[in-house]
Amino acid sequence: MSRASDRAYGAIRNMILSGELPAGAQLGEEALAEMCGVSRTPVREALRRLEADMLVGRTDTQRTFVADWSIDDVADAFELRAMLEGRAARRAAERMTDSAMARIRAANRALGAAIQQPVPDVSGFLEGNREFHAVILEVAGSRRLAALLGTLIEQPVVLRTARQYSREELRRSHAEHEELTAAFARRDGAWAEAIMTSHILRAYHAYAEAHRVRQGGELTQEAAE
Amino acid sequence: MSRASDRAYGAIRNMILSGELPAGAQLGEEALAEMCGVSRTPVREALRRLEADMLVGRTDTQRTFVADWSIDDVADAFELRAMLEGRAARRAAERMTDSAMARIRAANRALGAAIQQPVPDVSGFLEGNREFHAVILEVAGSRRLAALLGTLIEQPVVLRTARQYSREELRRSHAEHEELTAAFARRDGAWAEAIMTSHILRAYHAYAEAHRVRQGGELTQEAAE
DNA sequence: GACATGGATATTGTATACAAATGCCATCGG
DNA sequence: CCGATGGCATTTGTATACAATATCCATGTC
Repeated sequence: MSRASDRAYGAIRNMILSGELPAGAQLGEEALAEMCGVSRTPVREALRRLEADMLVGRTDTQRTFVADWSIDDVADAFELRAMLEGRAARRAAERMTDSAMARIRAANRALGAAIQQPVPDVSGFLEGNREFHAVILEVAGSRRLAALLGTLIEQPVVLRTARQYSREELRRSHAEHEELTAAFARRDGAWAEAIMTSHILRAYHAYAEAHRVRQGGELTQEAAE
Repeated sequence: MSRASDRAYGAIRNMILSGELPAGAQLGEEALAEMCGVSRTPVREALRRLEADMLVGRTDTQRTFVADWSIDDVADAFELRAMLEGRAARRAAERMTDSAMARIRAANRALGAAIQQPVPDVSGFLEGNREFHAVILEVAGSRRLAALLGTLIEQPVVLRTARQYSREELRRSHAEHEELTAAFARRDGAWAEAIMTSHILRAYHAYAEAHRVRQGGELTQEAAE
């Protein structure tokens, strides 16, 4: 993260994810350059990367703005993620190694400990969850699958989902990971795929439900906490 | 394609796809800039896009080179494409409109005419094939699915596959499109998905077979004709 | 008053100069 | 002869100036 373009990428990304830059906001290169303390050149590069991530969009005349996510876009992203992570789980089960099993078990143990604190340790949960899914993706051994999923896993909506989880939902997540672990231990690809697909889709519906109740319509970029 | 960065992107891409720039070749920004008749700035932008397409790679120290595709990479790309195009076909079947049906039928009619020439009109085939798949992707109505597939459809390997098709294989492709059309006409998503997945995987095996026989091992970047 | 037109203003695109880093090679010491 | 080291050449990263283009607002015309 020492190159200026990386700093710009991270800074702009955080401003989008935190809602500091609201959906639809115009992203002037010069303004961003000043905010990040770099020149326009690395900012342009950062914007191109964010465009590939679909976090920013472009008008027909090359003006950049923060992408806004309709309900349908969110559903779309989750459905694709369910399919791709399902595939990753299948491949991972077929190629599972003992050392990866150990890492998966450790990640879910950490995740389980985090949610059993008196006050659930959400960032501990997120870290364990991240590691769990990362190991699966690594074992799946498909560079392309990893690349495609990369653009789907840390979207604004996905990041906020876990923070809205109730303790019960966190436990449910942990239990599903346990079941996935069992499928991996048995090298059962079909089972692993089915659980993973269901795991992601359940997260989607938990998110959708929470937002339907809260604001029943357009999604906004309110803060996560 | 009038902006310099677009010209650079297209030019470099063509050089890679044609094999003029062989796999593993170093891509110096200055050299490319001279070839394309532009400055380094648009070249850098083009290289970043090609990197996202996975047509070029990067060393740990930011040096760019033409990506080389192992047998496994090719299999990986085809498998993902089979899954994603299958999903697109399912969604398209569920959302099919009459006007899209007409376009799909027209595209396959054109494709059929092209392969029945005394000498098969390969570029006519490719154009009909492209339109056929493009309409399906459009009807599927998932921006993300379209974006993900965009990075998979015009890889070097995929482009060359059709040129190696025998007339029999071209007919087979046409027939599979006919069957897909029937599935769309009946709005049968599961059927459409199954045919499409099979359609892509058959193309993969046709390609793999041809190359196993020819050189049985590493893939090279020989010319397409 | 609505709409077209023109030019001022803002924004993006490209080229270039310079800074930082990487890689290469020759030289030196063992 | 092998390996380490230092410096030169090459390559990439960043800043900035300028060019091209789009946006916006004011003005004028119907």
